[in-house]
Amino acid sequence: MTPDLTHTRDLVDSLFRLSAAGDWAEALNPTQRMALAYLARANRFSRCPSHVAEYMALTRGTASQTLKALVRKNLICAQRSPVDGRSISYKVTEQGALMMRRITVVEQVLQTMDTDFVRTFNAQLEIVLRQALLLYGKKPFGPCRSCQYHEKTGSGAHCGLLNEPLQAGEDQQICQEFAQEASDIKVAGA
Amino acid sequence: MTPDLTHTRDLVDSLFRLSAAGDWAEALNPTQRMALAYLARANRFSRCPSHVAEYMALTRGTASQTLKALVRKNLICAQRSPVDGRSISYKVTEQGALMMRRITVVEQVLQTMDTDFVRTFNAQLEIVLRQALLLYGKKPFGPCRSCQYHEKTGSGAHCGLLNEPLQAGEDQQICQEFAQEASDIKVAGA
DNA sequence: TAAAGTAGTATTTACTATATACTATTGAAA
DNA sequence: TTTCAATAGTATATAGTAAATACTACTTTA
Repeated sequence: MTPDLTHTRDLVDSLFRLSAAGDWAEALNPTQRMALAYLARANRFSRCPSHVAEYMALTRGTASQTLKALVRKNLICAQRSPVDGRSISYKVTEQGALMMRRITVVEQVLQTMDTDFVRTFNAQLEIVLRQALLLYGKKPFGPCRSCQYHEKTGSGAHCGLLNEPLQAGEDQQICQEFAQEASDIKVAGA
Repeated sequence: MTPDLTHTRDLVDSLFRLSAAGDWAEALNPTQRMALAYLARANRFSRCPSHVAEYMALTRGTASQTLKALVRKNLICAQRSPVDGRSISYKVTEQGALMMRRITVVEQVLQTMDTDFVRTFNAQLEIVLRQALLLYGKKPFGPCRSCQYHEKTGSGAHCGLLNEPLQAGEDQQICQEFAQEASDIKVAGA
């Protein structure tokens, strides 16, 4: 019997909706929460409205409005770029960081489950998402550490693309410039 | 290394958002699409606003508004219940059924993937969702066929809960009364 | 230095989403 | 059998997402 693809799609939707319904309990809605979570995990090269838009598959306009809502709630603050006069970068405030500590529905559910199960589930989601991004010509965002431009130096690390030294801990953050060599990508179903 | 639960949550979100972004291409938004998809797959006992609300983790008010939007677009039509004067049931029109034929992002991605992979992915999603519903005290919706009240008769099938004979094909539809005996439920990670 | 491109935003329109308050109907208990 | 609580659906107010469009300001490149 071939699996029912529509049913799988329904499951993804349901899981997200349940998660979204749980988010409303906080002072954030699901979109705001995800934008804030992204900013909290993105590195200093990846916190502009256009990066949020691309990560969340939104238009720049919508991302801009959502970020303004977060600013009004004092969860993030804007910083103009000293290099590029057009660019704005958002930084998570202490209040915002505090809000991100709260455990959400999906995390709560996964906590009750077997570690091996979660690991497998995670790997599967990653494969499906990567395939989806590929199919739709979207840019994958990933951790600095596993990027092809990440270079280990004597004292720390270095970004070979932006030609910038990396500060401690930055290698774990999400980078909008993330790139992987084709040979490093695991094939689905293998 | 224990898995990063937040990352798993991000993956679920990302997958949904990508899927949602694809939906906008149609004349529907993601919420409308999911409501329509539900109605297209629900049996005749399960097509009221309150069922849509419960399935989608919405308030009744929101579900009501979304259904009205679908009626305006001629994708569903309302039918008052002859039994209960308060109740309204929505039926998918031909135009609505036609729209549901269109393949969506997640389905398109899964089509490119290994059958075994999809089957496993599906099973894992089901386990996580069931656990989530359990944890939040929400009702699981499921196919009539695998419900504990489903009874095979000589000629066809029968619902032991509503005490109604089932028509051909109805056993594959989603029922809001769906219930499973505790012993039938697979335990996560087992 | 002019033209093309990029980054961000304001605005309009449509609609989701909650909360609250309401109507109509049903069911159960006094 | 009446009353009263519960249920089903909806209207409304408020906040904010989302796309589309059109715009400003700045940057790159030709």
